[in-house]
Amino acid sequence: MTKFYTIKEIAKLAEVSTGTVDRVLHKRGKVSPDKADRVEAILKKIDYKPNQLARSLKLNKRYRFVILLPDDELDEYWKPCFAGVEELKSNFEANGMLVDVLKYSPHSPDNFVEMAQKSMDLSPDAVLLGALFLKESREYLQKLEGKGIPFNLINTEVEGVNFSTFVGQNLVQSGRTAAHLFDTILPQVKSVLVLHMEEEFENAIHMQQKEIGFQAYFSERNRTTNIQTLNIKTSNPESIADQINRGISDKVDGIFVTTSKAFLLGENGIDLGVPVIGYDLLEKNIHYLKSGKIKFLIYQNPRLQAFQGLSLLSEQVMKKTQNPMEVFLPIEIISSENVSSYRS
Amino acid sequence: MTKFYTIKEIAKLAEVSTGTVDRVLHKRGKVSPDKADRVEAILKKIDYKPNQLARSLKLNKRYRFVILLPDDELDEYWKPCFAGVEELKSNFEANGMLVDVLKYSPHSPDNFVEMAQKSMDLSPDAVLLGALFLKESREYLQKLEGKGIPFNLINTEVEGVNFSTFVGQNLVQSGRTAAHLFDTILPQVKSVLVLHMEEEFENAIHMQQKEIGFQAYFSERNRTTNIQTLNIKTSNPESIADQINRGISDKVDGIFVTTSKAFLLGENGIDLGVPVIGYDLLEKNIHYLKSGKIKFLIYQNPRLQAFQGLSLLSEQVMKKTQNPMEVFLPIEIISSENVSSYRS
DNA sequence: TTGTAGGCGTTATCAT
DNA sequence: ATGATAACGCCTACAA
Repeated sequence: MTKFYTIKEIAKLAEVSTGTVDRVLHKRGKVSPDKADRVEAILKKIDYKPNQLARSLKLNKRYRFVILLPDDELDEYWKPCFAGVEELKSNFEANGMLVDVLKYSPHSPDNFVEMAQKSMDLSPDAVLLGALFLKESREYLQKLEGKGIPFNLINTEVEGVNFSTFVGQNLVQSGRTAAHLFDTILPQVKSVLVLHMEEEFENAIHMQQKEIGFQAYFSERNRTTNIQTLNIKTSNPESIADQINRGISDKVDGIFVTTSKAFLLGENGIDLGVPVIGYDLLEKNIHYLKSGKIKFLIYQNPRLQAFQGLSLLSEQVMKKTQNPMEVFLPIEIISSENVSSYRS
Repeated sequence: MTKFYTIKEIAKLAEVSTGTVDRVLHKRGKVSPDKADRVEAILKKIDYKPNQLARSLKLNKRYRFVILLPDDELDEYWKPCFAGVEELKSNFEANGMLVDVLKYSPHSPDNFVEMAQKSMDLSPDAVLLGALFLKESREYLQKLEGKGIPFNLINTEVEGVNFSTFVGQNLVQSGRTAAHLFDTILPQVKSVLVLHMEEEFENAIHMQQKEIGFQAYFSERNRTTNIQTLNIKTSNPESIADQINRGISDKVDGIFVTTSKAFLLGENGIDLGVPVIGYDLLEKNIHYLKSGKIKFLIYQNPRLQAFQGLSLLSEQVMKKTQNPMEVFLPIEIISSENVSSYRS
């Protein structure tokens, strides 16, 4: 039955005024040693904890958080992120914080720069960023850093910026996970095809890291597994089927698609009759997962990324503990049977 | 640049007093129609949201949440739950709420009753319960219900109580997921062994639901899969190996352990050379997962259960929205390669 | 029906 | 160096 002491009560106990107690609490000085001691003693004894409500009410500082993410209308992948943000938003606002959500076109660096500027205009206390364009993002983040505005990155790390916190997946490890899945579902893994399928290869680093993990899994086991790698540019006028047929030299036992574009195989009628493992719970991917064309999807849980990213950010801002770190989220394995338990 | 209006400002805008605004806000009546309209109009226009800080400060109600869970020292499974609670606790306390964590022995209904009583003595505003003993839990919950104290159940549902919210897994679906995994990793599934291994069978309903899903998966596909079921009481003096050998009549292609006790197979040197699928990230399970004796574990994410359960509970209490519901968490598939990404 | 004033616990200014 | 006091925004008892 914890009793909550107030400053007034402490003042009475110590036979001083509330002002003096306050000065002791905040180490503002200007208080005689004997009174200071009296107050300190009481504080220690009762383990005083200030009433945060009254505190924030008085200070009346409204922290403003700006969320800057790619438009989910233009890239479905980001939709759950906004869900995660919304989930926290009302809670934040109930505690007197402001949350502004900004979207930029995933196809236009210019638009990103524009929205980044807009975010600066809001003079935020903290920023949550889902970066796509590395150069432009870096410039933006350095500007934030210059102003001492803390930020968190989700989904994609940006090299060359300090004091950032990252929330996302360990991509190398997710590549290993895919490799192990093939190793488990196939009687023998003689030859696998790694498919990097993307509109543009700006974000190639993602795919590379996944491939590194994938390769490492087999090489650590001294397997003679033949791993063919193929870059498919989906914006290429040559049909995807042609690109693949031209590209593969060998019969393959499985296909590892390192992007969220695994559904393109099914959509283009490409069926080598071997298991496919891909990424992300896009509608179309889920469709082919259920029909069996895709065996497993690895889920990067964008919703959780946003949720965690924002939670962490608020902690950093409130406690002024600028402790940069990396938070790696679970690598979630999705099959046709557990997919329903993952709400987007 | 959202502007935050105060009651005072609204009063000025509507040319009434703050008292009148308050009466409109809380629908206390005793306000003339024309003034009411003026105020309502403004409220709607500016989308007024009361400052929760000031509100709770004035009301000075400290909501007390009691968490009642099995002792994690005695059952490792619950450890992550406490982690989930701790994660939220400081946040809650910063907002003027109280969180009391109570533990009971998972082996003693009497101790549960005792701790349940203790929880009542704290006169909580809401309770988060991880139930084990159904009869005793039901009695406790009915007592809470009688007092109008809202509660949430995590992990285990308790039949016969109303207005509860449940956060946990869809066990039937998790059984289906296990079935599908076997179907994916085995060239053909002729015969599987379903192993219910537990100290006591008080919580048998868990295992049954998992088995139902498991069976359904195969029967829906008109498979002739032979599914043998075996109840192994680990507290039985007869060795587990003996119980199994005596129990199985057929060669099996896989073993589905419906409890968190899959590690007992490895620990007792039982290796039929077929894939094993079990539940929960206990240390020992992880050990055998990494060594390959266990192929997959299904994770019930106790940490998330507690976290979600407590979050929901606070929402219900704060908003007085008693909306009972079931929240089903993801059925997480864990392999030796993605296990490291799941922090306990 | 309407308005006023006091106070929740903390902070910070202003006299003393 | 110290203490009194006025806010922060909301609620409510009481006065008008």
